[in-house]
Order: sequence, then structure tokens, then C-alpha cells
Amino acid sequence: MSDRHSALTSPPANDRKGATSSRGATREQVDAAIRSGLLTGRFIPGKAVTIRGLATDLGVSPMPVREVLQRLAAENALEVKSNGRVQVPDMTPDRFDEVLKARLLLEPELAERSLEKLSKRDVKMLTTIDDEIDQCIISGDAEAYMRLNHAFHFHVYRASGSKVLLPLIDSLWLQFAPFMRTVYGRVGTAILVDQHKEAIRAIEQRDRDALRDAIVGDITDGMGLIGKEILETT
Amino acid sequence: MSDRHSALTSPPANDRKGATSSRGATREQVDAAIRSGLLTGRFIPGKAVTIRGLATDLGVSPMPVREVLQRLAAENALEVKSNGRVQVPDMTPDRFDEVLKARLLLEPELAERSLEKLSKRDVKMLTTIDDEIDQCIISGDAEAYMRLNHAFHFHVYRASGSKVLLPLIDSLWLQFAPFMRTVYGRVGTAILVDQHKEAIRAIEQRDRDALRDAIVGDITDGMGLIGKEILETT
DNA sequence: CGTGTCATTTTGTGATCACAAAATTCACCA
DNA sequence: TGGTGAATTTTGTGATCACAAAATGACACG
Repeated sequence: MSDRHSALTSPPANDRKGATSSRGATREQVDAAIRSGLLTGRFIPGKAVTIRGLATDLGVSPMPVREVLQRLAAENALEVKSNGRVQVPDMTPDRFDEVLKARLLLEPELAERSLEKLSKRDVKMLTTIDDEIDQCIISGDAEAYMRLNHAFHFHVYRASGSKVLLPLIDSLWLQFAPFMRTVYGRVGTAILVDQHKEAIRAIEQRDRDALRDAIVGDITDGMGLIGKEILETT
Repeated sequence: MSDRHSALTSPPANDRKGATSSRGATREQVDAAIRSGLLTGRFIPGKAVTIRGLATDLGVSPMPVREVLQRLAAENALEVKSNGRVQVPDMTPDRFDEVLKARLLLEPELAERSLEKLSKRDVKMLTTIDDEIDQCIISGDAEAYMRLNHAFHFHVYRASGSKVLLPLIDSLWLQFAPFMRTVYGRVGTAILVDQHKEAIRAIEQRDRDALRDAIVGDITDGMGLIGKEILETT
């Protein structure tokens, strides 16, 4: 067994300390790897995640993995079952509905707060990201789409400088992302509608309400309609 | 040094295995202890929290403490500095304002969703808690007040059965509780106004808007006015 | 009296180990 | 052939260790 579940980008045991080797560097690397894996849907909901498995995949000892798994469990991105087993939580209709409503509650709010902080440079960056998103939708690259969609939203939200709402939204994304990946895998990316252009226009025009509407539209279009899939497929 | 910082209820190395010894029991015990300590203000903001210190306080090995600290750091209840040191985050005006607004955004919403699930038995329980709260305000027992106030709010919120919003609110409480404790220590508990009675009445009458208003009032009264202390004392 | 330096202690981190519980495999029998 | 039991492997957990970085304190010097 040379290759494991291969949910991670598994650099072949490359232990180059050339990068930053400050305090807790290994843990941060593991954290970033697993987080990225969750956000791009490389982990399948319901599938068990083992400490030793991830450790060998990432070429580190089980120790930092244990801590990271606890962190992600605290953010409800992972679920620790009663037997200690860790897995990506299964999505239920109730949970899906709750995450959707929570997103609609928090994200337009934070986007509006970001509005005044967003510069022309940010608009340029967002436009670049959005262009790449268009290509991903056409080419059907779901993983890249998810990564870029996350980048787009959080580029906006991060501008707010929020230290409270932003982590909450982060938690929400970690919760629905793995499930959405399975949805895209089933229905494809063709059904995706790009609502980002209206958001960009709203930012350019400094229109608070229009930005809120664009975010709301993006969330409902991205999750709302295709999310109903779980009600029939299960 | 026999006694440490004594931020915990330090049972004298009582290793009673008599209780539940299921998987991860030690970690849960440590988690509950530290969480409770944060919510009742037994940890001072800005003060460093050491792994070995807590471990010896709780009579366990550093290992479960490490994991719990990571968990709480993920919830922004603790802060890991660049040198790896863990401390209770210092409150800043910006952060305080953000937490306050986030509470006003989430808690009335979840309270409203709880409304239909709350039974007469719950009203009875809430009334009992509120009576004890009154006594704490009179006697000036800030720690008991905080514990009961938390119990009151979360008894309402838990009824909603929420698995998404509830953890987010949990995170918010962990963030502001330690700071509020220092506020109460400075201005006393006499200034506290009890808004819970209106909440109870709203629940009895199944009045959604009244419940929202009561929760909003409780949050603003409890945090809003006295929170302005930090703007002058700093 | 203040200040910089050096030795000591404390602390976090990653690794490894031992153990128990759980899951898995597999042989054996009805 | 199908299921049931034990044997084996896997896995999480708590503890301990070694190491480096950081904090602390002592002490000498200006």
C-alpha cells in the first residue's frame, strides 16, 4: 500500500525545513492541509478520518494531527463519535437548513461591513478570481471551483477586519463544503450560476443593499436549490 | 507552592474512576472544567495559561490539556500567541463591539426558534433559575450570577435543538465572559437589571416578538452599557 | 541606580510507548 | 453455504521523554 486514501496533497515525505520553522509550524501545516481538504471537498462526509492515516499521509507524527483534529471538531468541521472515531459529519436536511439560514444571517452582514474597506485593488482581485471561477464552471472542475469560490467570499469578508464574525462564518463553510462537493459530483457544475458579478458591481458602486442582495442570491443559488437534492436522494 | 493559580476547582488529585470511564473521558472532564472556568470568569483576560499548570491542577497528564486548549483556541475562547503561549484574549473596544453585535444577531433568532419547543416544565425551570439569579445580584456573587445567567440563556437556546447556531453562540459567550467578570469585579453586580422576567412572560404567552425584545434587552443591558467601561478605564 | 549579559528554569512541541477498546479478519462449525 | 465465535489488527488515549525556544532571575558592570 503505497498510496493511502490520498485525500491530501501528500508531498512525498518532503521534510524541507527551509520554510518557516517557528513555534507550532508543523501543526499549522497540518491544519492548513486538512482545512483545505475539507473546503475543497477532498473528504467525503461519513467517511472516517484516522489520526495515524493522516499522520503518515502528511509525513508527520500523530501528535500534531491529534491537536488539529480537536480544533476542527471544535469548529464542527469534524465529528468525534462516542467511540472516539473522527469522521466528516453526515449532512442532514435539518442541519443543511440551519447552515443555510445561518449563512444568510451572517454573511450579508459581514459583507456590508467590508464594503467601506474594499479598495479598487480588491475589486481587481475579485474580478480575477471570478474569471477563473467562470472557467471552472465551464470545465467542470468542482474542486477548483470550491477553492476559488471560498477565496472570493473570504477576500470580501476578510476586508472587514472582523475577528468575531469571520471565524463563525469559517466554521459554517467547513460544515457545508464537504457535502456540497458530493452534490457537485452528482449534478455537475453546469447548473451553477455566477452571482459574483453583481457583487463586484455593488462593491464598485458602494451600494450596501445591492451587495447584500448579491450575497444572499449567491448563497441561495449555490446552496438553496441544489441542496434540495438530499431530500430526494436519501 | 502547594496551590497554583487555583483557577480551577482543583479536586485534590481525586482520581475517582467510579464515574464514566468511556473513550476520552479525561479530555471531556478537562474540557468541562476549563470551559466552566472561562464562563464564570475564573480566568483573567491577558493572563497566560500553561499546559503543565492546568494539568497538575486537574491532576491529569499534559496530554488531554493540550487537546482541550487547541479546541478552545479554535473557538476563540483562548488565544495562541506566536511564541506558542496560550492566554485568555484581551478585550478590545472593537472586539467587544463585534461580540455584542454578533450576539444581537444570533441570540434573538435562536430564542425565537426555541419558542415552540419550550414547555411549561421549561418555564418552571427558567423561573427557578431566575429566582436564584435575583439572589446572586443582591448578594453580589458575580461568579454564581454568571453561571446561572449562562444556564438561563442556554436552557432556552438548547430547546431549539440547534446544532449549528448553538455552537456559534457558545463561542461568543466564551469570548466575552472572562471580560465581563472583570467588569463585575469593578462595578459590582448591583447595577445589573433582570430582564429575564419579561423573557419568561413572553415564553408563557408564546409571543415571538416579545421574546426577541426581551433577549435584545437583556444583552444590551448586560453588556451594552457597562461595557463602555473599557473605553474610559483603558 | 539602571542596564545589559548570562545561567537557570519554565514551557510548548513533536515523537514514541503502553494499553484498552473497537473494528476487522478469518477460521470453524452447524 | 451462511453465520458465529475467537484471534488479530487497527485505532484512540493518556503518559512520558527529549529538545529547542522563550521567559525568568541573578549578577556584574557602567
